[in-house]
Amino acid sequence: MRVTKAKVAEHRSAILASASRLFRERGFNDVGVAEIMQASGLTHGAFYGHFRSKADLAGQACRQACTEGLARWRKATSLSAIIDRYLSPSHRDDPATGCALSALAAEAARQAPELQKNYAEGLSGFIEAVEQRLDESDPQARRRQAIAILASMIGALTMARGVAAGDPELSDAILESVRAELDARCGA
Amino acid sequence: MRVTKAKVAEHRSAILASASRLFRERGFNDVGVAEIMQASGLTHGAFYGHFRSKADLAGQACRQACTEGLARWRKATSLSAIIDRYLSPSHRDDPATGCALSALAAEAARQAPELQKNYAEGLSGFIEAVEQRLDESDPQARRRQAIAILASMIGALTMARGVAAGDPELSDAILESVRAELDARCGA
DNA sequence: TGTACATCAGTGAACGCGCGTTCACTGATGTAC
DNA sequence: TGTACATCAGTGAACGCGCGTTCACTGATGTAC
Repeated sequence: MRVTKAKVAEHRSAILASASRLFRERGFNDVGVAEIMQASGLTHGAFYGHFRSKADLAGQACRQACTEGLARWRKATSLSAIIDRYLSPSHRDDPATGCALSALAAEAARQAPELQKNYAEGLSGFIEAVEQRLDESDPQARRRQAIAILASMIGALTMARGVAAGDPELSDAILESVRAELDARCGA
Repeated sequence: MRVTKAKVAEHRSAILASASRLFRERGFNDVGVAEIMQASGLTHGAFYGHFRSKADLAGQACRQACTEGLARWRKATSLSAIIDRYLSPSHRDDPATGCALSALAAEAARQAPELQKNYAEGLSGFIEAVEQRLDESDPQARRRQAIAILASMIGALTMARGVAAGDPELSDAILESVRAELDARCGA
């Protein structure tokens, strides 16, 4: 049954939002087209009216998740506020609405070129967002610092999530250690 | 056709080695039992004589990959030698024989409890290996530093691999930046 | 503004395919004499 | 040491299942008059 042009746009957004959430939560491989469509209130057959393929959707979902996350970073009051939230247990325990960079990194390396480009652009954006909050005046050193801070954050979150089920205490210790270490390094 | 007891043990090792390599290279989901068996010189039917299930194999392959990597770390001459190798382009480009912690982190969070326990134990081992090479005398501070260093390494490798195809220059810059930053922090 | 019809978003059955797993069978190994 | 037979590791066909994708159909929307 045909549907309003406005509804079509709504449906497309809903699919992108569901995909962005589900992919971050369980990865590209473990989430099917049918599940994404069901989560969007549609049936699987309608999918190919909105996207060329699952890989096409994955590419766009990656881009959207990065853009969304970046917008939240830009609204934050300080770098240490960003870091504290990033390395919190609640972020660790809720990948679905969290940072796409760490949730999708490993899989991104094996996806279609379009997604890889979007992932790289997303990462560049996050690096710039950190850079803009650093005091360092030398541009090269500032970029180096920004990359190093982001690496610590992503590494800590990745490790903390990896051991969350197998060793919860270690998982908490990882978040706290890196948070302490970064706070000391970045000041404020 | 029946086979020597020694051959049985050889086959089991071959399966574990192939699995450990293939899982690191492409993840648990994208590698099938049949492919692992073929890489081991056997047919898929023989698999269930060696392992209870694919999940069982994954758990043991994870443990083995961690143990192997840890052995190499223990043989290294210094922490900075470990770091330099970890953050080298060749390690980035060859996940199959590289660190299991970063290759499997994201997926480990969604695997069976047995694998998660093995992953957590592996990570603990790596933390201890770093700890033993630090000067810091206070045990709490030493552990915190070791975790922070490992987080930087894993985060950098994860990011570098994620953007390797989409932005090779950025990928190199990530490795170099974090290497420089860690060398400065750890000294020689 | 009201009517008649072409358009097309969504539905749900169906497709081919590859997956993890099972099983009857084969034939070399290991053992009992 | 040599023979006869039970054991069992490996083979390859077969299984049920869920996946991504296609397609004939439906019926509300949007448009031409």
